[in-house]
Formats: sequence, C-alpha cells, structure tokens
Amino acid sequence: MPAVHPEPAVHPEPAAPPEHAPGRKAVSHDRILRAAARAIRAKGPDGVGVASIMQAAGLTHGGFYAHFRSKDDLVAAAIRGMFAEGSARFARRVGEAQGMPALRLWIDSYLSPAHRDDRMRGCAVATLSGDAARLDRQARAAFDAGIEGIVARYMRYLPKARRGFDPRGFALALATQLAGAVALARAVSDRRLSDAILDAARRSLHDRLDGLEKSPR
Amino acid sequence: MPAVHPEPAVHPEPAAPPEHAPGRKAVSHDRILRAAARAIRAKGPDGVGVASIMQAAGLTHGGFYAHFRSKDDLVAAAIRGMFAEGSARFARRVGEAQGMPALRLWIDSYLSPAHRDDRMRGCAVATLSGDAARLDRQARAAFDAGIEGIVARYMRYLPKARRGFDPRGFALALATQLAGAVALARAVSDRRLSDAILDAARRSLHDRLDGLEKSPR
DNA sequence: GCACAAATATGATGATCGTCATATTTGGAG
DNA sequence: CTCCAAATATGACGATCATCATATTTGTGC
Repeated sequence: MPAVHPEPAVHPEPAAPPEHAPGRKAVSHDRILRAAARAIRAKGPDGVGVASIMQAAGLTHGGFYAHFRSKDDLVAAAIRGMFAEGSARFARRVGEAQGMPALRLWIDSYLSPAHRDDRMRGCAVATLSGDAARLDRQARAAFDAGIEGIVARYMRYLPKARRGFDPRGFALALATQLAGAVALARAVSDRRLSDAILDAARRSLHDRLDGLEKSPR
Repeated sequence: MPAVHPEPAVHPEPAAPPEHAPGRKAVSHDRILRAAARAIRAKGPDGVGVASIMQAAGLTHGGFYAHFRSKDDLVAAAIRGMFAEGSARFARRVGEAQGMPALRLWIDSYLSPAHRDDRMRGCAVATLSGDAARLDRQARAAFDAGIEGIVARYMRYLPKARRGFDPRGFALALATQLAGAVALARAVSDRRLSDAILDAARRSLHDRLDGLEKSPR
C-alpha cells in the first residue's frame, strides 16, 4: 500500500502554502486583489481605504506595501482583474451559442436586474466608467485594454464588414448602450424607473440586431 | 443734476448685498452650490472636501453648516442644480428646432469632444451616474427627478405612441446611450478610441432616428 | 454714533486617509 | 534544534476629512 500521503492535496484548494511560507505571498496578493475588486465596485475607488481592503483579505494594513507600490497600483490591477472576470463571464453566459443569438443572450444577461443588483461582481464598465475618468494613467490604460477586448469579443459575433455596416462601430455602440443603461438603472432609486431603463435598452438593442439580421444594409 | 446714484447698480450684477448684510446669505448659498457642482463633477463626490468647495466659493470652511445641514445635503442640492443647468443647455442648443431634427442637434452636441472634455459643466448623467448609485436616498431621488425630466423633454420631440413604437422607451434608450458613450469616452485614455466611441454612438443614434422617420413601424 | 443681529471666520474635535519604519511571527534549511 | 529569511503585524507619521462651538467682522435700525 504505497499511499504514503493521505490526501493528494489537490481536491479542495491548489495546496496553498501555510501562513508564513515563502510561496504564500502570491496567495495573499491574489486575496488582496479580489477583495479590492469587490470593494472598489461596491464603494468606489475613493470610498474604500487600504486598511479595509486588507482586512477583507484577512490581513492587516501594514503589509500592503509589500504587495503593491501604492493604492493607485492596486486600483489599476483590480480593474485589470475585473475585465478578466468579465471575459470569463461572457464565455460562460453565451456557452456554445454562435453569431447574433449569442449576443442576444449576453444582452439579456447584462441588462438583467440580477446584474444591476450585484454591483460587487458586475461589469467594470457599467460600474467604474465614471470613476475611471478621474483615475490615473495606469487605471485608464487598463480601461483602454478592457474596452478593446470587449469590442473584439463582440465583433466575433457580428456579421463581417460591408458597405454601410461597421462592425467595430456597432460593437462600440453596443458596449456603451449596455454600460450606460446599467449605470443609470443603478443611479435611480425608483425601482419601476430602473426596470424601465433596463427594458428600454434591451428592446432597443434587440431591435437593432433585428435590423442587422433582416438587411445588413 | 439729479444723478444722486452714480451707477444704477443694475448693469453688472443684480445688486448683491454687501459683505455681511442680511440678504447676503442667499448669494453665498448660490456661490457654494455652483462651486460644489463644478468640483463634484470634476473630482467626484468623494474626491472633494467641504473646505475646498468653500474656498472655491470665496469663503472659509466653518460657515458651511450655516448653509447646508451636511455634505450629503449639498451634494443632493448640487445634483438638482446640474439637472436644471442641463435643461437650460438643451433649450439653448436646440433653439427653435422642432421634432427629430432638434434631437439630432442635441445628439451631436452631447456626443461632441467639447462635451467630453468639459466634465465640470457637462451633463450630470454622463458624469455622475456611477457615483449616484453609491450616494444617499436624497441624491438618488434627485437623479430620479432629473431623469424623468430628461425623458419628458425627449418625448416632446418624438412621434406619438403607436403600435410598435414606445416613445418613453425610446427616450430612455436614447438617454442611456448618450450618457454611456460620454462616460466611456472619458474613461479611456486613448484619444482615438475615445473619438471612435463618440462617433459610433452618434451614428448609431442617427440611424435609429432614420428608422423612425422612414417607418415608425 | 451705538447697539444688535446677521453672516462669516477661527480653531478644534475625533476619525480616517495613504504611507512607511520597525518588530514579530513562522515555515523550512542546515 | 537552531538559525535565517520570507511574510505579515504593530504602530506611528502628517494630512485631510466632516462637523461643530465659539469668536469676529460688518451692515443696519435706532
């Protein structure tokens, strides 16, 4: 019976190094990043402090600067993480669907009350576009890259370019309509108005896809 | 020579009461409100302090609470003021135009680089939707009222409701597309990308108005 | 001119902010 | 079992935050 190691240590977690072990830093780094991504979306970059993020990550505030050079650094890294999450979420939501039906699935998911009500895990564009304009170069560059990624993703599900149809422009308009609707649906306090905003954007986008399918003109 | 009063005191300013006169408080109130509206749009509600707002208004920090009960109160009042400004700006921009041509004028103005680059005086929806979701009841109620005003305004320039056309839904989708595009155009740092976002939204909206004019379906 | 009250200024409260220097804990090598 | 270095904790820094109590300025009625 050569079962020397009682548990393969692969089942629940990827074998996190113990408390002060040399490899543990990467784990802590990741925990900080994830805590920051949640807190920043919930309270805004200016609304959350380094100390509270560290506490949410299960650490104390002092060790922060062993992981990040500054809070601005953390914010930029967290934004990059949010866009990566968004990419994964898109893939999960559309699954095997192809072409515009895939976009329709995504639109309905994005403009759902569930997405509106879950600011901590939602799309970075809807949640942080307003703040990003006031952040530093680094964070805005993360936004640039994130937007380009989203646009490239949408374009893979759109018809090819032809006379009178610009896939990149369509993808950009789609992204801004989605994010704008969710942002505004969160800004208002009247539930009926908020639902109406989501509904209006959803219908508008489906109409535009209808038009594309009928005659890409 | 009965010219007793050397200057009618009507020319430059509406006769502001002097420094500590009984009527001066209203003038100061207004100055604080205007300074706040600018600073809040520039730096965000969390990025600006009471002291700096008071300094921008030409006062010192201590007297603030003779004018507002709290900073949250000021923010809500400033938001109401921004929406009022926006209403006036709309009227100025569209002038005598009627119907959808008026909306086209507004769309081009809203999605101009000039509006994108002037955060301090631009539309509250594009600038503060993200922050509003994290503000208190009062401020969000101001957003509700502001949005309803905008929607009502847009609806006056849209065709009447008929089968397959919902003016309110169209107005809501228009508002979210406009605000989302400007917010995102401000968030990115690449100028070309930012311009492309504005252009894409502009073309998309004009296309939708084209569709409405051709057959309101 | 004098006194009163309106309006604003001065100054301080405790809390929280980002940042850093230093101490402590702790796993692993010898 | 000891020692080292990696990782994190403790504690403090000056600055700024919203808020308030109190003092001072200043126009106006008498």
